[in-house]
Amino acid sequence: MKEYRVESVEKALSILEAFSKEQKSLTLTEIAAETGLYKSNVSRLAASLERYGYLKRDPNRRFRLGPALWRLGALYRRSFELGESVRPALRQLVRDTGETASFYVPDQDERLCLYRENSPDPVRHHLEEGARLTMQSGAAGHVLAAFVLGDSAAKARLEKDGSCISQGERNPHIAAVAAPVIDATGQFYGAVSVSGPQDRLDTYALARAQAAVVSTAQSLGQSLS
Amino acid sequence: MKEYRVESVEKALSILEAFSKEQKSLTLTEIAAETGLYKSNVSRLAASLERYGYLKRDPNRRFRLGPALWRLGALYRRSFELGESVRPALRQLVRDTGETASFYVPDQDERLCLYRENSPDPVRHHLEEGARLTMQSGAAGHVLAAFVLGDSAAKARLEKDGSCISQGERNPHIAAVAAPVIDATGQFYGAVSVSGPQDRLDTYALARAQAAVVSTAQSLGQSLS
DNA sequence: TCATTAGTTCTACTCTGCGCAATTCATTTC
DNA sequence: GAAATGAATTGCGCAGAGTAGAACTAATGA
Repeated sequence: MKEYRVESVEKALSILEAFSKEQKSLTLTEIAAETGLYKSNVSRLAASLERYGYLKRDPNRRFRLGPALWRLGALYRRSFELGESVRPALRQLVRDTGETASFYVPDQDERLCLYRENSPDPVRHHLEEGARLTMQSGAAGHVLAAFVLGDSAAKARLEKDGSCISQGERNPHIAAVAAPVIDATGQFYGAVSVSGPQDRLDTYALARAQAAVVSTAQSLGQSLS
Repeated sequence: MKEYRVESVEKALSILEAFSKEQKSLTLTEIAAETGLYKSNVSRLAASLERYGYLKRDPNRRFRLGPALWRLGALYRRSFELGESVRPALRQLVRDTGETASFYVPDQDERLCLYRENSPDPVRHHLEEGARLTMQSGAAGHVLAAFVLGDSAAKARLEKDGSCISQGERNPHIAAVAAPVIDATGQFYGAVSVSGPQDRLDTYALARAQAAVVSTAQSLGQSLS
């Protein structure tokens, strides 16, 4: 089978990818530079994206992402049947542990924070929903790596105690513990994690949190199908 | 100038549009039927969308929207610099009026609920963020129509008292009042609205809410450069 | 005023993307 | 366990969509 793709579509999508937290609006030339496409080409592709509401141009002709993305994004999130139950489950975890609870899903070879309930504590691990992090580090990263990349070290860890932990991996002051959400058929959905400052989440607190995370992840998985 | 567009890109985007609240997952054939494209064509376009995380296929080969949409959607929402202030402003409106407060933006020729804070009251106007409604009706609809479609009746109304109201238009039991958010340069962003059951939001309560909505919308507009 | 940079429009050539048929794969039915 | 039904993938040749690149125009500002 010849590996199939539609070039112009991928070019168009790469235009969207050019936007980021740091670059919320871009000029035509910036997009061209970022994507390596010709300006004329970007212009035409962008016209179509704009037509469908994926891009919009503000008064000074700069490009921004468009509302269609938010609409479909919201739809995506709801298409997770677990959506309804994830948020309350995370809130319960926050209550139980006092730390921040998150739910991550794989996005390409990275991980995406789909839901997040922050700790009430002013000193906390703060991160926004929609943020994308690597799969190479962090407790949730390991869990995803086990399922998506087949990381065997992580797999072994999950086999052993149902969760992965990280202490100061991604960020030297953060500790976390994460467990996979899997339904009855073995289908993998994502990872639940609890994270907080390392000096508060010491070995003992981490163990307590671990139990909570594992049981939350399990019951989420069972609530599916 | 020849009206410019890239056909295959628009076809790809129309695949994404085929998904909806009711149709959160689709088979190849369903997509083909929905969009009017050939199955082979959909298959190739979808391959590229999938590659970039805009679609994914679950184990039984059905298509679903992908995580990239949520990521970019979240980015879009944050690219509104007012994002930070909208949510608290809406919450304050809920406290002041006891009813549900929302923020709508134009999305093509419709309106999109970008932020929503629900009334604490069990009997309330409930709607999800990401929902798309017509611009033809509802208080917020009128406000958007005034700016985007140039609806002159609505314009006159805004001229006169800075807001639009609706009583039982879109839904026979709902009343609402909405006002536009405009920055110092006259740039239009969207509409703030308060809505609730008509028997609670009587003429008097609506007038009170009106004042709150107008002033909230104004201060949001001013918080922008 | 001229220089610079950003964006748009035009055109000719190439190779992508398309329609459609044929094939494979998966289910269901008898 | 064949046969039949339906869904998805693959192959192929042609048309014309999409691209590169240049030329042109508009905006900025020294």
